[in-house]
Order: sequence, then C-alpha cells, then structure tokens
Amino acid sequence: MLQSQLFTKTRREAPKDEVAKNAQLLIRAGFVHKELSGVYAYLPLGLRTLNNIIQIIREEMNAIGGNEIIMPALQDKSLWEKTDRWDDKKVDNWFKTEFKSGGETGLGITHEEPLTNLMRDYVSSYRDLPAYAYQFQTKFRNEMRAKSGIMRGKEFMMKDLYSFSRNEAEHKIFYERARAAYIKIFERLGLGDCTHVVFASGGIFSRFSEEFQTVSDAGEDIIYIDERSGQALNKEVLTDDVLKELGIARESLVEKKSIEVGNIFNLGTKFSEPLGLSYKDELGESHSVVMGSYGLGPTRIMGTIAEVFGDERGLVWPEAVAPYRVHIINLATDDEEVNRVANLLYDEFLDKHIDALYDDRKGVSAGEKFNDSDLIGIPLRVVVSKKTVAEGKFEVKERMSGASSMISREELFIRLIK
RNA sequence: CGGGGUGUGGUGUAACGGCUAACAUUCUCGCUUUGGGAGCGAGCGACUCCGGGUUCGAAUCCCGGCACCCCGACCA
Repeated sequence: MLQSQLFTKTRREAPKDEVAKNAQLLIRAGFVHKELSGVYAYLPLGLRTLNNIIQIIREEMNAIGGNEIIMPALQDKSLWEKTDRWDDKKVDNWFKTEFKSGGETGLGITHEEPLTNLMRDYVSSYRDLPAYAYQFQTKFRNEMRAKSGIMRGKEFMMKDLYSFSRNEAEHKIFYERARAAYIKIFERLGLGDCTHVVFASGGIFSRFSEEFQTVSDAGEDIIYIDERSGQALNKEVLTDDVLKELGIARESLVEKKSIEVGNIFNLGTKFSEPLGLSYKDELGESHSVVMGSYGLGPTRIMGTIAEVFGDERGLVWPEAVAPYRVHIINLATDDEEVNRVANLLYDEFLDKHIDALYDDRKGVSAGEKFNDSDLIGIPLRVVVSKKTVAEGKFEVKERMSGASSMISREELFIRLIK
C-alpha cells in the first residue's frame, strides 16, 4: 500500500474524550474512528489488523473441525422466549425494535438460541453428531456503560463457536480440543506469555467456566495465579472450598489485573432441551444434544494487544497481526536514485507477497515520517535515503526491540522470507 | 441504573458577566528546507452542543434536554 493513497492520517493528540490507551493510540494512528460511545468504525489499517486476528482464529477453528457460518443479527423472539432470555427483566442489554410488518425483534447478543434451533434441521441421528459451527459476527449489547475504548463496546466483533455432542464424554473431548486451540491462538497472536486459562463462574450455565485472561493493568478483572501449578482463578470464584477443590494454597496466589479475551462454557442440555434439539441413538432412543460454547472477541483482542505492547511512541504490533510486515520509509522522494531504489524494493515486496506500507509521501519531513512510523507500529522499518543508497544497503529497525542495523538487500529478503 | 464531571474552529487548549471569541496544531498557497512531528510569510476554518431564562449585555450565571468521560452496579 502506498501511504500517499491511504486516506487516513495520524494525529498528534488524541481526542480528549478518550482515556483508554488502546483508543488513544488506535485513533491517533488512524486505525479506528469513534462513531458513538462504545461504537467504533474500523479504518484501513485497523481492518487489516482485525482481519489478521480473525484469520488466525479461523485457521485454528477449522483445524478442530469448525464449520464457518454467519447467523443473522435480527433475532426470532419466540426462540428466546423458550429459554427465558427475552424478558428485559432476565436479560437487560437487548437492543429491541419492531418490524413495520408487525412483531418484535432484537439484535443478537449471542447466538445459542438461533443456532440450536437451526441445527434441528440437520441433526436427527447419532450419525449426525458431533457437529461444530462457528462464526465471526457483530454482537450488539445495550451496555449501561461502554468503556475502555474498543474493549467494551455496544457493538463488537465476536467469534462464537458452538459444539453439539452426543453425550458428556464426547463433549469433554471436544472441549479439551477447543481449549488447546485457544491456547494456540493466543500464542500465535503474540499474547501467549501473558494470557492465562482461568477458572471462573459458569454464570447461568454451569458451576465453572474457563476464561482466557490477558494480564494487563487496563483489565477490569482480578485474577489469582498460582505460580507453582500455573493454575489461575477469577476473583469471583475465590473461596476456600474452590481452592481446596483445585488443590491450591492461598499463600501461593499472585493477584493480577487482567482482560477477559475469551471464554469457554459447558452448556449441557440447557439450550437443546427447551429448543428441542435431540437425536436418536443406535437403539432408537431419543437424547438431548450436549452443547458447549466458545467465545473470543477479535476487536477486544485488538485493543488488548494495543494495551499490552503499545509504548510512549505508539502502537507496537506483533508480527502475526500487524497490518503490514514492513514499513518502507523513503526519506528523499525528490532524489531520482533514492526513488528508484525504494520503488524497486516496494515492487519486489509486492511481487513476493510481502505486505508492505510504503511511505512515498512527498514534502513530508523525515521526523514526521519516523514519528508516524513509530505510531503505526509496523514490526520492521526499512529506511531508504541518500545515505543508505550511497552505502548500497538498507537501514532496518525493529519496532518492538528498537534494534537497528544496516543490511544488504539479500540479508533483508532472507530475513523476510521464512 | 446510582454518583461525579465535561461540552469553545477538524484536533488540543485559552478567554473577569463587557472590544471583532485568543493560541497551538491540522488544512490551503508561496518561499526555504529534507535523518526524529523543520523555518518564514500569507490565508481558510466557530451561530462557543441544543432549547429556554436572568441581564443594558451571556462562551461565562440559572433551568431543561442531548452527547461524551470517570467511579460504582451490571457484563449470560
């Protein structure tokens, strides 16, 4: 992408109504735009980053047998009445509206009900199970208070996977696979070291669920990590009984603030029973399908990465999610030879499918280009200037480590082609 | 939903109840400049969130609304 063609631009200052680091940096760098409280638009750089996160998740979901679908945002109220989740007294964050043709609907806050109902069309025999379906979809939650930039919005992207199994034993096998997939996802996202699997309340579903919590001062949750066993639990379930059950001594717990970036639930037959999702076994006997749900918030993850890695100069993206892998900085756009070298490098990157943002802007000072580059946070910067051209090399600098060196074209390509 | 706070050019700030609402930045034009948001000059850009009220006079005081932020509650 030629930076001269990128319609967004950077800002020196963040709007004063943004306090959260993630929103300040993402807005200053032109990744997102605030539309309303808790409602953000994703701009070119932000969308590329979000799509990279989504793609990693997609690959891991596919790897465990997930079938990708998209459910509607508009909901069939009758399904939610069957599970008693339509009444505002029971679930208070619906965005509800009416059809002009008559009747009431709401924007999906999650999708257990419609998907369970949908699966009735395809599940009738034990031969049809297990089945796994997931989607990336915008969820709508009428939160009393949006906060923390893109991390807690009224409209946000969620990956929700639902598993449909014959029995608890079969469910358990998949649950463990999904858990392992999540761990792998956070490792790939660059958050592996600071993300913990945490015991938490099962809410209305079951006694416990497991949350994926990324340690960060920007977090809203408090978790306790047992450094000996690696186990962790949410403050909301911290009792002596639970500690005993998990075999953890209270003294060995370390308290941390953290961001909930994902969770996995055992749903049992909580939804399949009221909605009538059942199958016939080998003996012709009918059973309710055993379900699980597995959520991840790509937009929240993006905010979390901004919080965890962002520094005083701007955003810092891990390689796997960065909007571009390389940021070429042309420091002499009016110099024929420098332009030739920089343009050629960009063309070679295009040719080799190495995603690059090329700062080809004319009349922009070196300092401004460096500052913009730091703010945008692309992992590797390649500077092309009169100095580097004279030496026949390129100056590369890693955003995360700050390490800088002069290397040849060959060395540069070796480094980028793995 | 309880409590607190803030609304002034695109952005960040200033302005005693009193001159044509000021400054920085952004943007436009010209010249200069080109390794860390460079310099000089000239411009564009605001019914001071909306609606009432008090006053000779309101960005400023009062009332209502709306929006946004923070703390708490909530977060399937």
